[in-house]
Amino acid sequence: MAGPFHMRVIDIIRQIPEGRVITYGLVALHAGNGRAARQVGRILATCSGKENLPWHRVVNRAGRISVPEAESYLAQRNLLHREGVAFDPDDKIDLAAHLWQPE
DNA sequence: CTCGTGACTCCCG
DNA sequence: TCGGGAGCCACGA
Repeated sequence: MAGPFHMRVIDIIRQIPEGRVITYGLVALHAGNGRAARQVGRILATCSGKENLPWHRVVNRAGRISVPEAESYLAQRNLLHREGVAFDPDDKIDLAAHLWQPE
């Protein structure tokens, strides 16, 4: 059910603190393959419901939500907003203020 | 083994 | 600032 990359991605996402976010590319980088950003999204698309994962704390490099499905998109924005993550008028997050990275 | 599939990024114009 | 095109690659079928 899960390769090593897959496990590390899950592991990293699980550590994202409340009110903070990380990008797909950085998750991929810390998981061992900086060029596998797309796979991170693909993994979440498959496993977001499981594991109690804070999947909503993962956004794209532009500081925007990448979820295609409208319902999930709004859910993600709500969850983040509830945690204190601010969105500008264009639904963009200030990464400089909220970005988190593993130690 | 090969192939299709992207919740991505980077690079240009 | 924005959109299209190309590169990338883990994973499942």
